[in-house]
Amino acid sequence: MEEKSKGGPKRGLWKAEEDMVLKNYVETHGEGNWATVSKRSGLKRGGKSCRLRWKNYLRPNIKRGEMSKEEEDLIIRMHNLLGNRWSLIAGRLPGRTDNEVKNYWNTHLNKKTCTLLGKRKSIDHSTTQHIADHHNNSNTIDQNQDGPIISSPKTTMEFDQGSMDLDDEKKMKQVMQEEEIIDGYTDNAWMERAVQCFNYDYYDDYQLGTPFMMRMDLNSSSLAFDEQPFTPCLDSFLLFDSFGSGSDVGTQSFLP
DNA sequence: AATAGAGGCAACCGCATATCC
DNA sequence: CGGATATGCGGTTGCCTCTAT
Repeated sequence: MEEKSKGGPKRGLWKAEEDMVLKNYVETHGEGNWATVSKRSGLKRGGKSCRLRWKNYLRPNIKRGEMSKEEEDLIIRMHNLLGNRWSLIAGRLPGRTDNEVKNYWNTHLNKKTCTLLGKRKSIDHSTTQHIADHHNNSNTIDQNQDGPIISSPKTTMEFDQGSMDLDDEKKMKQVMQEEEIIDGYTDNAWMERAVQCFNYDYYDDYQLGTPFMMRMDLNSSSLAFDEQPFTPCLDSFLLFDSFGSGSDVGTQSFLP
């Protein structure tokens, strides 16, 4: 990176002194107002550059060094679900930045997953679309003694009563009623709609070639998930229940 | 030892979105 | 409400380092 600073802001790699100035400045004045940071701190950098440097390298709790196996695994799964939504993926990895995740993907994982996938490089929604087309039904929601059941053209899903409270149930009902018809049934929209009420995340698994759900522990900085595959129903379907303690708490069953 | 090529990664760019006035 | 400005995000670039020849 050359430093073509003639008149404009300085560019290129950051020096230790610049880092120190920026760090001191932000610690004193707080984040934000990046456009004025250069003037007020004496740095000859643009606001964007300052923001990026702080965000990716200087702010507290940045984790450097090699990705753990768990982190790598999560990146792969999240990428399969979200695509190149690096900031979202990084949000699940404490101390990691979107830039780092992106670079790691591009340099390490992209090749790896391509190798694993062989021909199947992207999510194949054709199967679910086919099923949706075939059934062409709307979603329904019902209640039995064990808990509510959400029925879709693809699946019937039972939620154990113990796994959610009344608020969750209300919320789910409301959402599902509002979304009586999901647009075109593409991209597993129904499933995403359902799981969002329960703090589940929904993934396509690049290795199995199947979607699955994962319970995310939002309060934990760890990568807490516990994959216990249920019997797949429909060739493209597989759900994981992943309650950290007591994986038998939630039950899902599936009907074609 | 010198050089070329590949890989890794920090930083930049442009666009989208959010916020302010 | 609309324009201006700030911030966030993902794609891309290009420098640096490592490795093979």
